[in-house]
Amino acid sequence: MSARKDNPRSADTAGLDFVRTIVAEDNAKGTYGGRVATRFPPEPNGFLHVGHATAICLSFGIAQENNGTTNLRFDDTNPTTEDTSYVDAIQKDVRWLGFEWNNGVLYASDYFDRLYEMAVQLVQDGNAYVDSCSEDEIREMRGTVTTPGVPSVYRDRSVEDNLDLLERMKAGEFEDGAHVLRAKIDLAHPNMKMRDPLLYRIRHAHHYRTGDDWCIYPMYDFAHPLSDAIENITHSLCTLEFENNRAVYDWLIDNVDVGEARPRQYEFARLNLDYTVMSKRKLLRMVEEGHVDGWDDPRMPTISGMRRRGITPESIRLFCDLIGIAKADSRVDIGKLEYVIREDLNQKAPRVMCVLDPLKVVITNYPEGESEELEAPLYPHDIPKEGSRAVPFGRQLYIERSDFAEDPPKRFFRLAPGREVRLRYAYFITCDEVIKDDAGEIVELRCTYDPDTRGGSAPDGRKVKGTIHWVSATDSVAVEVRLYDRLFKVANPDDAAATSGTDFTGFLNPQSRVTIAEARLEPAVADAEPGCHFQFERLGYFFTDPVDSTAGAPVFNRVVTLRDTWAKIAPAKEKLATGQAARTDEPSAGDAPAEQRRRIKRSKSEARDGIRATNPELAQRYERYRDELGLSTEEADVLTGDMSVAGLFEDALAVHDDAKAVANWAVNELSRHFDGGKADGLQFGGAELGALVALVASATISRKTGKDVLAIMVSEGGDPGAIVVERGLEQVTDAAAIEPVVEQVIAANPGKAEEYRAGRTGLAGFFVGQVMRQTGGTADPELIQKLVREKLG
RNA sequence: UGGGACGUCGUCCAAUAGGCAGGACACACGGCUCUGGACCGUGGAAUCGGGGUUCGAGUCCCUGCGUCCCAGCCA
Repeated sequence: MSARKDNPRSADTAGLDFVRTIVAEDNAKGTYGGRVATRFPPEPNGFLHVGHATAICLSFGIAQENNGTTNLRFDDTNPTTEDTSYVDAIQKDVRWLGFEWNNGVLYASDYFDRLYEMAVQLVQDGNAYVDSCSEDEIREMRGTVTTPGVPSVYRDRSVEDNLDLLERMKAGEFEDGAHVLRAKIDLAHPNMKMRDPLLYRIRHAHHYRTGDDWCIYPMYDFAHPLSDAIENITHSLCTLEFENNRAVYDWLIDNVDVGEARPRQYEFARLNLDYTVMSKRKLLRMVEEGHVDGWDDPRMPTISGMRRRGITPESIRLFCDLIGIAKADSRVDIGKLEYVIREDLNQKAPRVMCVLDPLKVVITNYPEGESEELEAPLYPHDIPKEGSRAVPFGRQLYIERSDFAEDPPKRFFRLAPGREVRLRYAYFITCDEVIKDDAGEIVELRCTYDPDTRGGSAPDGRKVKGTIHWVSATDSVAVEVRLYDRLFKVANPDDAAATSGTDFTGFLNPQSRVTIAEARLEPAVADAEPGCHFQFERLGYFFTDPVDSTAGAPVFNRVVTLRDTWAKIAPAKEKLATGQAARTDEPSAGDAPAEQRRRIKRSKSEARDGIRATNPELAQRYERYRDELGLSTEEADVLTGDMSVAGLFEDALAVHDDAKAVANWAVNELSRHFDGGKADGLQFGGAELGALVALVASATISRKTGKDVLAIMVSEGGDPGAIVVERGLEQVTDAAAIEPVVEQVIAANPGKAEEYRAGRTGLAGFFVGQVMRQTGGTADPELIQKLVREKLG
């Protein structure tokens, strides 16, 4: 009925991201016969980071959802930076994230022979040539973004010469840089990537896999699309900065014999995360300059760093789902990462108690030399897991220094002189006396406990506002705890560096790691294995460091703090105690002398102005349309940018002599379908457009139907009158026919009707839309609106 | 600047080919609680600006502004 059915978007794509939408449409259309083959193509010259995780989740995820395949292909075309250790690390990271690739591990370097043959073919077809200019000359002659490049004197070498030279390049007859192989495309192309891109360069270097077999290596622009084709990839997903490279990608697929393969490249926005940096180059510097301990430093946004910190693969995948995928540059709030980590670990991590900054407490009414064991559950009531451990209690305890205040601020529920609090899973205690040293520093609290509150509740029903964690002074063990915090003290280190003209390393957070040498841990988990998660109650989630923990001496990494609503209320000062840096405000970028650069980019209108300046016929029509036909300057402008458009317009006028109406349709509805500003690619002519406008003008069809009919004309051609008759699209203007539909829609949506009557008149659009839908767009919307108002008014 | 892309709550992502601007995080308030956790409830909060087309525009047309990418023999 409507054009919808003929629409390529026949798949249900609601809510899908744009890549999944494309894949669903391809499946619906049968572009690849329902096959989905993606690939993840890291270069083995560094470690994977969270940004890669989003790419991995996307490419592997889409394949999984569509019963497709994903290849892991190392893009190892640059022998000077790549190394086998990275190959191993990357595989480990991908697997750890929970993905398994198809077809074994693949390498671009495995295709070197075939790629070379393809290069030979390009040369034979006259599509590539050997350029013997120096690197500087090539750069010089490439031009700039505003000026075209110029061909090198070698551009027109004969096929024979090129073949000979290429062969000798391969044979190792030349020094590095003596020659390069370039695609022969267009030195004046507005897209810099298309100015005869380099295909091969000479590099007498040892490749970690092919050894010294080759001394010429393919460039990314050449190797990537053709590797995709060799593997018969369908959807090749990469980040936005490769948008310009897509032209080269498509050019190669078109100009090299790749059989049936028709891989297509799609680009999505790369991830930026607050308080960290994400470029491999910068991460490498962090490692090499010793700002962190290595690629797997728990502060690094690398997969290995996150793994060592204790972030689970489930959280990372959840994170990727949470932030989604789109084409807009974005910067994700670090809070989202913290959220997914808590979400996951809340369910998994057993609870134990650890005191990071111990303050001694003596229970004066507890018998000297005695102790007892209390049973404490490992999980809270709302986590469906069983288990408990024994916690020793005695006369001497430690509590968190920040859980005591001599002079408590408002809403401080913890311990203070004369106040009673609950020791988690144990007894109520009351603080009687504060002991200080000569310097006035609090060194000990003397408290009394209420023996009747064993287990944490009072038989007399009295309540305490605060519960604090604690450990036995005599039975707890000293452990090393590392408190990790954001790596940088500003949200956007790159931006801060740029606006201040300094290096990004100047914004490192000196508190990103605070090591506590002797925290006090309850004995039950004193010999925790490496690689285990715990929640230290009231503090956060911790993970036994898999590298530095030794048997019987675990080292704990703080993965993330607990959400802390008290921290928001409390004065920001004492946060150092928990290593949580106060959120530093960013240096305002507004002070920078913002360069007011005038933009002289030509608008479409200006382009058409230029065309009319050299085409008197169009210029004359512009005047005539505006002055004699009474069109607005905007309409006259759009219609006179090309003869095919002006011709179409006038042909339409010959059928339906209402310039204003025809212009309206041509400009607002049809112009978007003009190909390159020309109307001659259309499957119909001006006469059909005129006929369509006439149908609408005579109220034979509604304007909405008119648009549907136009859509059909655009996709299949045809005569509007015939389309209307064929599909029964005549407009219904009879109130008696529409009224029952209106009533039915109102009856079907009593709640909405109520809201409308209550004043939410914006719902009129909803009711009109519903009726339009029910009538297949044939009802007169103005009439519907009138009826809706009457019925609900 | 030539070309390519992108602008929706503070943040990230939606809105079925024009028809109720929605979700999550964050935030605020309240409830519950032996973790100031978790959980539950409530609330504020956005279509970059200006014109136009339409009964109706985030979505279509014109225009202005802003941001990102490209001038490696890196990927």
